[in-house]
Parts: sequence; structure tokens; C-alpha cells
Amino acid sequence: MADRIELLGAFADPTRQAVLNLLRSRPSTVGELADRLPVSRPAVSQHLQVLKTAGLVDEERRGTRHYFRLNPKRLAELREHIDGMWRDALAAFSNFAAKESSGNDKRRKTRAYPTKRSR
Amino acid sequence: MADRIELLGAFADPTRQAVLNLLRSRPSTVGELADRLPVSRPAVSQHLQVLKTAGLVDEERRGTRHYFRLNPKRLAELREHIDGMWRDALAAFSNFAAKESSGNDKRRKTRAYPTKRSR
DNA sequence: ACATTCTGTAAGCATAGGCTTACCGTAAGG
DNA sequence: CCTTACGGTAAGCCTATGCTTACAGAATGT
Repeated sequence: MADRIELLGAFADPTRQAVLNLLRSRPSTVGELADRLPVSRPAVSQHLQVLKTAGLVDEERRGTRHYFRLNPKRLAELREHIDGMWRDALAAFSNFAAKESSGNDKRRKTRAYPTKRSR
Repeated sequence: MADRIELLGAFADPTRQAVLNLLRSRPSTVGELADRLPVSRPAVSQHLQVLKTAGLVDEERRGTRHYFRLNPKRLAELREHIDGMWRDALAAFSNFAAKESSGNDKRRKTRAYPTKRSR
């Protein structure tokens, strides 16, 4: 999806990471989170909106209290994205290793890397 | 580790995501990446330094060319981090569902949520 | 009704950081 | 050597955005 950058940006911020870590144990309200963080309540509220827009948290309103909880599905998506990148990295590495060894069977005079780059 | 925020910050930037995506297929040089991206070569160079510091890419110098490749180990670490958060989210959810259903066995007069918050 | 509690929103500020241009160093090739 | 290719670094600009204070709104309890 194109909103992956939005997802990653929301996920990476240090304060939002702290919020997400607090939500790992249980759902919490805005004030509850603000009490445990070194930033003001409005700041937490704003971060929660970002996280909600990114789909990383869900909101459930009960009276005046707004409970926020982690969204496992969205986290799974993020994990899959990283996992795909990890698999490609492994494949690229083994592929490179194979070519490197085949090229080094005998002492070669040709370079293992190109001398000129096509532009 | 405490450098996880550094890792996440390095990983999340849109341009760096584009760089990482290009490196999924094969190792590349700075100029090669710059040709395929809408930013200047120095910008790519700076991003690569950030990625290298975060451990997401490795550098191999051959002559004047600096080849960069993805670091699967670091990607695995990142995946594990997300995976742990995902597991906690699932556990918190099922735990919440259990408490909710046990509290709703009969129509109750006490609130399912607290009226006052301990401060 | 009124006060209290819990929250979202607006405005403004200040720092971080991404990008560009200019410059310098290094390696390779003729 | 001298030139060319390739890349890192410095300085500066400029936008994004995280944070605070102040204000407004909705739900609850007395």
C-alpha cells in the first residue's frame, strides 16, 4: 500500500513508540498514558490521532474516557513488510555469494566488478 | 537496545525506504541509486551513512565504488521487535475479551469501567 | 443547574532533519 | 602526470512536526 510510509512514520517516532509500548500490556486512556510519559496530555492526544490514522491503534469511547488499544492486524502487516524485505536480503546475499564463488573458480584476469557504469 | 529508536528512525524515512527497496534486488553503488531516485547524489550518500550507522546496510569498497547491500540480521532484529509487540497485542486483546465476557455473565449494575481514575 | 472530569482542537514556537550547491579527496586509465 | 569517474563533507536553507498553552466541548455526579 502507499500508506506504508504513513504507517512507518507513525510507528517510528520515539514518543509514539513509548505510547505503543505502554499499550502492549493493556488498553489505556489518554490521561493515563500522559501520566506515564514526559509530555503533556494534548501531545499524547495528538500522537494517538496519528497512530489511529495509521491504523496502529483502535479507539473505544466510554463516557468521557477514550480507551486506546493496539491493533494486532496492522502490526502483522508491518511485520510482513519487514519479513519480505528480510527474505529478499537473504536471497540477494546468497545469489551474490554464488556468482562470486563461480567467478573465482580460477584466478581470473577480468574484474569481478565493472569498470564503467552505464548511465 | 536503546538504539532501536535510531533504527526505526533510519528505517522509516521515505527516501531511505526507497533506497532499501532498491537494495532488495542487489547491492548497488551510490551513483547507481541516485540515478534511480528523485534526489541528488549527496542526499543518497547521507542517507546511506544513516542506514549504515543503524546497521541496516553494509558497505564494501572496491576502488572508487562503494557498494551497499542490505543487512539481513538487522532486518531480522527489527522483525522480532514488531513480532513481540504483535504477540503482546494479541495477548492483551484476548485477556480483555475474557474479562469482558466474565463481567457480562448477567446484566450487571456495576460499571464495566471505573468511574474514577487513581492518580 | 453547576461543578468536575476527561478529552479534542487551535495557534504558535522551536528544533530536527532532509535537500541542494559547492568543494575536496581518492582511485583508475590513458 | 593529467584527466575523469566516483564519492564523502560542509554550509545553509527550508519544511515538517513535536510540544506547549489556552480554549471549547461532552459526559458524569451532586
